[in-house]
Amino acid sequence: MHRNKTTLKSIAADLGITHTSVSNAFNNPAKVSSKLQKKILDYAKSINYHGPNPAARSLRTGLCGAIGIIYNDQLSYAFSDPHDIAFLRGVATVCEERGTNIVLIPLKNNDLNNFESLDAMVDGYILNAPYKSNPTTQRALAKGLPTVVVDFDAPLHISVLTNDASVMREMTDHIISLGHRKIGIITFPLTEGSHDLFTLDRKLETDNYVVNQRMIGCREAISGKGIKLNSILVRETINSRNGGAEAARHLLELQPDITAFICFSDRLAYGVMAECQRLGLDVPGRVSVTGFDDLSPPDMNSTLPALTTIRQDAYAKGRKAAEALLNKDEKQSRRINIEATLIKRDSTATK
Amino acid sequence: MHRNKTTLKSIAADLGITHTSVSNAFNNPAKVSSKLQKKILDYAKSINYHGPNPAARSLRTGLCGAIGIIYNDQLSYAFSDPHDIAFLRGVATVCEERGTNIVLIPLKNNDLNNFESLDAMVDGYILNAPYKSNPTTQRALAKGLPTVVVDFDAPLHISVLTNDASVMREMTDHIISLGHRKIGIITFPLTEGSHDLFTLDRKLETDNYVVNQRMIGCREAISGKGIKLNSILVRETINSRNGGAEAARHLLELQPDITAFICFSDRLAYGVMAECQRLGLDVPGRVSVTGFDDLSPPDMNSTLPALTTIRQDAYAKGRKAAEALLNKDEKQSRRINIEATLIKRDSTATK
DNA sequence: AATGCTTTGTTTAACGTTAAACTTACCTAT
DNA sequence: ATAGGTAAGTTTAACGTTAAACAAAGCATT
Repeated sequence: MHRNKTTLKSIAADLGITHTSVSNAFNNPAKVSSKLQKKILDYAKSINYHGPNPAARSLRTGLCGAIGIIYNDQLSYAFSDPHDIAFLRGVATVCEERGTNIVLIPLKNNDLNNFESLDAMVDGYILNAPYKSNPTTQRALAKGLPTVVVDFDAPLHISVLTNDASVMREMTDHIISLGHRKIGIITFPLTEGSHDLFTLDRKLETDNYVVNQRMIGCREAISGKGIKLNSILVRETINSRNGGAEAARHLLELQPDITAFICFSDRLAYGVMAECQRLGLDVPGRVSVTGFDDLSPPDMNSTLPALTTIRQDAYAKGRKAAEALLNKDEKQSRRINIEATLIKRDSTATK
Repeated sequence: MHRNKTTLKSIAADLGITHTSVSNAFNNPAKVSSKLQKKILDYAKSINYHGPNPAARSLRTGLCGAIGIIYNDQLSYAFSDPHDIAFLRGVATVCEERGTNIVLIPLKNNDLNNFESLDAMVDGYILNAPYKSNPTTQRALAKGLPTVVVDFDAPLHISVLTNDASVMREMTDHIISLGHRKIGIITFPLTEGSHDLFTLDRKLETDNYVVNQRMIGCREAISGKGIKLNSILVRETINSRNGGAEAARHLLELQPDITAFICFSDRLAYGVMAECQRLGLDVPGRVSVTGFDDLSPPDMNSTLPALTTIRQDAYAKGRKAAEALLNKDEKQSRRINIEATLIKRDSTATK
């Protein structure tokens, strides 16, 4: 007994051997006779030693067996979003297979000198954080650790993406083919915190890849069909049911003859449908509504029609992201595509 | 430039000062003139230094600004359980307020020498792991770090508990007051992996506190009502819809005149109701069913009756657990109670 | 003008581990 | 019998940081 703290060194001293052998007993059994290893491990267990100190090991090896997940939103918000949860489940499944820990890194507000943040002990990051110019996002990218980005265009990194543009074109084609001409688009913010109103012809400057791609899809479908881009209103709002409801109300005030709402998330769409219901506008009789994500309805007793939407496999996204991050070999930047598909249900109908 | 790696030391060398001052510029501004601090931070930023290495800091200070969450189940399973997710949201909310990272620690299978596991860098644990004798649980407790246990009786630690016994007594009273005498109880395993059949008089040896308490509640309510404890069948099964369905089928084979199922989770209850429906037994006309947790129905188009169940506030549990762990002052072991309440709905009726 | 306090910065040591280079002993093959 | 190889263990140094003790200078108080 030399100190009150048990370490490799103290064990070695107790046993009259060198601490390296103790280390090897844990990490490098081949370098120690099995007899000695047993002796060491038995003794370690008997004095309630729990294995080499992770911080010290990490300092020495530069590795720590954990990956960090970064969101733009509050963590508590992520855990109310079925999409984010499914994503996390995908990540967790892979990490479980490999014995990797997952570090959830909350956004820190007390970022006094721009340095406090983001000091997690991780070997790499998964950025599920769609706003490119977000400071935390930027800082994570700047760190230079292996990083996989999701729904985010970062040419120098591995990115997991969905065919947002093409599937949104398909969705818009579906709406147009049903005869709709007066269409309102409801999206979450193009840049963090923005909530503007504009028309589809506007040149977009957004740092949200997903919004950008979906907007492109809409535009491609609409242009050339005899519909003017500048007649299509686009409303930004926060990604929630209330946001959707409010946006729908606003758009209907401006253009009472709108017959279809294309929403960039199911949450928004459910808000829109609820608002239409409240206003006495039948869905899909009077107004068609579409979503994105394919989540379950928020309310178990919902009387809303089944939502026409786009399914994206968030679980698969999580899996792919984690696999890409943990597979040593694939260092190169590359794009991993997870196919999203249009699902026609009962919230859309002919005009 | 001394090495290719940027460290406090290399910055100090570049600036011709001592590395302690650089450290102080980040952690201890009072110990450095504001002029020098600015100089250091500016320089650090200019060469893309991201703050002191967390592993080294952690090694030196013994702290790391993160807490670990341990489940008995697979993580991926936790992320499909609304109860666990709400719990996690509660934990995350608190951690967000305090800037603490959350480490999700998967159960490791490759536990070769009983030492590999559980080497996360954390300052404390939240054990959301109800089986006391689970090896990972034991190991976490043995580590001696600050630990909060949930749904788990550990007199030496802070525990977050629900009034399982009393609320279950209330539920059973409710069932009996409706006239039911032939009752089947369906529970998840008393010990990890067990799946027995027994009667309510059996002396229980379980290492799952929650099951134990709920069983006590049932027994208290039943005894003295002229119902023999050894006439009440208890069936263990895995906590899933299928488990519930299978258990119900089994119990009905043994006792076709059962008129009420008391289930220890909503998952089980939904499975039971579905099975009854399949067997042509009306719920609640022919059979009453009760749950525990108050989750939404699994299926959006469910034709099942609204479940009589017990609501427990998993979010509050998470909050309380995290607060108790992070509040320095409250070192003492103590019990934190989160009240659960009986919610009568449509799945129970008079016999 | 001497005393003591504060501010600012420095030196030194230690946190617990693992990688690399080194020693010794033992075994095998010629 | 000797060289060469392997096995088992040891010594040394380093990972990047922070805490503590220390030194020097500046300032106010008497």
